[in-house]
Amino acid sequence: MNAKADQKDRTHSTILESAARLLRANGIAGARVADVMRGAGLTVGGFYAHFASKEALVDDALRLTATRMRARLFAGLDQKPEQDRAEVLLKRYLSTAHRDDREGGCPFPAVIGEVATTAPEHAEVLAEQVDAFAAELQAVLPTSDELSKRHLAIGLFALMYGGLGLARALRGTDLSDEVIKACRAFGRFALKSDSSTTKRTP
Amino acid sequence: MNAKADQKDRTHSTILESAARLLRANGIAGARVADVMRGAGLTVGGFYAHFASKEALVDDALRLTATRMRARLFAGLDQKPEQDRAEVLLKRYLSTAHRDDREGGCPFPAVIGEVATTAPEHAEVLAEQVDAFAAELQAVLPTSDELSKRHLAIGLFALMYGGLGLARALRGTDLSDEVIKACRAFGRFALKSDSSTTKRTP
DNA sequence: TGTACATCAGTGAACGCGCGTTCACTGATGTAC
DNA sequence: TGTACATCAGTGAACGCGCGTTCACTGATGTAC
Repeated sequence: MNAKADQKDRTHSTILESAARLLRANGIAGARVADVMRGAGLTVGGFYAHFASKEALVDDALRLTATRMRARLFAGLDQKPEQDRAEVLLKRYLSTAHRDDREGGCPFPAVIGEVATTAPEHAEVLAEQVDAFAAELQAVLPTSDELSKRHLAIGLFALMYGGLGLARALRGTDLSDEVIKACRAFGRFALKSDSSTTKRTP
Repeated sequence: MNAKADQKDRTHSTILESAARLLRANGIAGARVADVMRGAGLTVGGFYAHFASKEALVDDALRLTATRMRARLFAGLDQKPEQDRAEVLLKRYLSTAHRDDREGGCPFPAVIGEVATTAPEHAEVLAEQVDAFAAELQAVLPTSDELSKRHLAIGLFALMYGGLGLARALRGTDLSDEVIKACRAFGRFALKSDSSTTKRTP
């Protein structure tokens, strides 16, 4: 029974990895079950031995890629001087390489629009992952004021995913590169301002 | 021939308005031709007497709503003091009312993700409309430095559409309201920083 | 130990449904004489 | 002026296709004696 179960676990992972790739590249609707299975070297019919539904698959894939992305993005960051951290994040996230690697990049730009319009059933998982991202970001930012730190973290997240998503949508046009640069600069402005003023009540 | 042609023009507009509503509420794939026609009080079959394809309809609807949104958002802005303008924009755009009115609001959050993933055929129109938005924004911002003004405009756009889209995707969760507030604050940070670091004309 | 049976991961075809698009038709409006 | 014909916006059913899901089947692996 062991070899069989192990094999099944491995297949499950393969399917999930395939889904993670297609989800990030093509969004929720664009990650079709038949394509996911083909990407895993399997045929459609076997899918439901591994996942209860496409919805469950998308939830799992979103959790997986968001978690991995966080790990990669924040890796080694606490060893850098506090003032440089946000700058490093901006550079890591808002790059043309990241823009061009949809399949291997951040899942949020591919997913947020769809959750807002046609896939509200994933709002819960999305909230959980955005919250985790913001918390990690918050923990790593300078500034003593906790409220403005929270605002900075969430605002920075919106700017980053928004900028990357926009640059991806505009790929092929002149604006695309400019969006990357501009959003980086904008992020720097915001962070500079905060660390110089600090005390603020909205 | 006149009454007939006039009637057709009116019908054409009705269809376009219906499409504009559904496009903003449900995105490109979610704005189905049959639903658009039903929303206009008509049946599916008549659609192709008015538009060459769904693609053409989406392009027209996107142009229409983006243009209108710009007009509404920037209305009367040049009569306010330079320093307040960005603040006013942030308040107008990043509000819970705007979040909750998908059908009547900004089309960008509903569309950008899809253009990036599954609908690159609309990239051209999108670029044209984003450019128009950024240009208008740029013209209205303070600061003498043209490069940072351009960066501010584009960055602010990414923050605004990104924040609104995120708040919409998270509607129903605690994070949604927080995203609105945080992105407003973040925008203020960025604008304050810029106007303090660049040389002000005394 | 070998032999007979049970399990179950994965196959491939089919199902039901919804989408964009097409098309024969209709009836009201417009034109010609 | 009225009458016969032409036009064409809009109808409603059908077409082809792709999607998520189901299901009878197969063959390799595991269990019982």
